[in-house]
Amino acid sequence: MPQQFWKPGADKPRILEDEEGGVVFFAPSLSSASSSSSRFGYASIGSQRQRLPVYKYRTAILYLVETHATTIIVGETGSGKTTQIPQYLKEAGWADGGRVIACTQPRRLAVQSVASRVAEEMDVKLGEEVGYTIRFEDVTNPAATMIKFLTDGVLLREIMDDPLLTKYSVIMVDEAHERSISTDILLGLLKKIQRRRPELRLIISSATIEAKSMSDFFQTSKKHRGPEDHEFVPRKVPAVLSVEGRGFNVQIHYVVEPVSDYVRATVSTVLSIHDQEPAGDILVFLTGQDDIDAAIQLLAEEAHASRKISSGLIVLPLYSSLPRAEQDLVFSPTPRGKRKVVISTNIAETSLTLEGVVYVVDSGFSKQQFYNPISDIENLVVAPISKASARQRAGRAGRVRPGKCYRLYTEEYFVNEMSSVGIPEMQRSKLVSCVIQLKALGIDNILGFDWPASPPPEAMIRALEVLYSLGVLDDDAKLTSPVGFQAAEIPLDPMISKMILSSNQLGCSEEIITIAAILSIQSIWVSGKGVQKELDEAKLRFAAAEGDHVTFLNVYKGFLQSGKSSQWCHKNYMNYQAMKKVIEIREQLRRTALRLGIVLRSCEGDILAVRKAVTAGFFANASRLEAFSHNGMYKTIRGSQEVYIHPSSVLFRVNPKWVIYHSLVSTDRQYMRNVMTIDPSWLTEAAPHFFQNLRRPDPIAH
DNA sequence: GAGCACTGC
Repeated sequence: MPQQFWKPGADKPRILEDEEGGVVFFAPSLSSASSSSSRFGYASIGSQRQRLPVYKYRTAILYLVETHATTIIVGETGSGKTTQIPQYLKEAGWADGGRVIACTQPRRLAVQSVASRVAEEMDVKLGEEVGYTIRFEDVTNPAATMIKFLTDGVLLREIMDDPLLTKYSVIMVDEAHERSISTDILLGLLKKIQRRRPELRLIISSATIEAKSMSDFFQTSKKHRGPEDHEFVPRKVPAVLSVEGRGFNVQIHYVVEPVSDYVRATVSTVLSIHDQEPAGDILVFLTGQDDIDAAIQLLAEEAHASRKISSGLIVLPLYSSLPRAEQDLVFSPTPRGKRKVVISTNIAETSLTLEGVVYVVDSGFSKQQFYNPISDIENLVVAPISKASARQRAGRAGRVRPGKCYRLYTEEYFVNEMSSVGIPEMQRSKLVSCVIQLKALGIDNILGFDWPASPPPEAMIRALEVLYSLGVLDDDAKLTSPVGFQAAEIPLDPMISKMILSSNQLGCSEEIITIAAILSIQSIWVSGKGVQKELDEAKLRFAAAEGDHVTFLNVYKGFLQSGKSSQWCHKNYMNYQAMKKVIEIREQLRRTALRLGIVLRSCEGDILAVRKAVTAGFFANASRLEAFSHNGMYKTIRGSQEVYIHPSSVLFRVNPKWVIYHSLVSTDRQYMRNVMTIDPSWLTEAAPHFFQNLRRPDPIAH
């Protein structure tokens, strides 16, 4: 039976139906919220909790959650919704009887910090009543945990073991407006689960007002509206509640004329803020390392010419591949009389929060990934941001006091041309991992799945083809046994999973999980700008004639022999943080492999076995050097695309006749990253059907 | 002889 926290007759909240009839709005009543608080256990803790904007909606939220299957909460940052709503639910009894309240986040750091904050507010030990689960860490106690924070990816994995998520009474999906692939899959699955579990309550929390489309998605068909008035059946029409934030006012400034060079415009805006505005740090949003370095260079030139600038400005770059020590500089307090200027990528939009920022300069652009399912190529391109991103960026100026945001685009452009929300990641990505996950969850009709945003059918079909060629799906597009089910268990790209599974028979699983771990992070080397020659020399110390994959094995061996030393990494131009991540992922893969019955075995230097295992996963990425090519041009076997070995590969300029690659990066040319030599006979050995079906006659003649 | 927005399992 649902909780009875609200007594009819006492402070009944007011409900406003909107014109379209579907959406319910709430007008908060301050007196009802404060008078009811003493009924619950934790009210004494805090005036601090009661000062949060979300507090006056406490009664309203609990009422809506009780009476509606889905409640959509639109709240700006600082409203307190993430930390408070799970506590309200617990206080109202939603965690009674061994049930659990879940709250998902897109990022691990957010999960950890929100969980420890809530544990502190409730005065309990983290990992008991309040716990969290992220990829490498499970800080929960199944016998005691009532409120559990987790990444949406982890909750997706939990659905594999418990398809109806039976232990949860309420699931709150936070930051749903970000529309990451895992959030979207999760929303689609939760809608299905809800049909089987009418008592399950969902809270979808989003920062943007695009609640209508989310509401439409969760609205089940109208013909079921009959029993809604019944006391204990939740309404199927989602409720929508809007909670204001607690940020300070941010004044928006637009340029009068469109700018042609946003790096130069950035620099002159920073200089005029420094010249005319009172103290306060500046946060600049540019697109990537190149832009950021260029802007810093220009500012350094200006500083050279002006004493005021050189003595007053501290200019710092910020992007994810920046070494940790340099990243940490942006968090150091600004000395008196100085002004900090942080020039950042999108990392400062959501992932990192800088205190003390009063001015934001927004270029209006960011780098975004796009996927073309026809050519099967992923592209990273500079693209205009959405209004939602622009608002998020501006909000970064109003955390400590009223601020200003300088947009390097016109108001006319913002109002009339900028799209309101970005394209969901689902619609601009490869879907191979997504499709295998849905298959593992028993979703047979992938093309008919009810998504919050449908991906292009071509991308789905492409993913199905890849999975079929890997032997993960059979002719009926069902997971094969055991390979398909095992591959779905491994939390990596299915091509890597297949490589790991094949290493079992080939007796080289120890080596292959090392390669898998290294391939699944961005790069193990330090960023090469300025130290290119030294980096190339360092690479040569580990280089293997067979290519990058075998080189990785040499690197990993060296790292272990050094005792996992950070100095050793530094000396060899290797990224220590990246190597620590490799160790972590490798350990997870080792445990997963053992669970799947893979025997962990080293091939003791039999590199042939390693290369065959890599080929078993990546045969579809084979390419051949064009005869008479003098510039290293290759053609892919599958699509006859013109490709080149990336200059970062140890095989650059070596140009062996047959190679397979891990991925393509596309700039002015298509470059193959992480390349390994093969014998073409291994291709037909690994995937006979795949190569027979190619249209090109006799593609792999010697 | 070139480039890596950001997450996540």
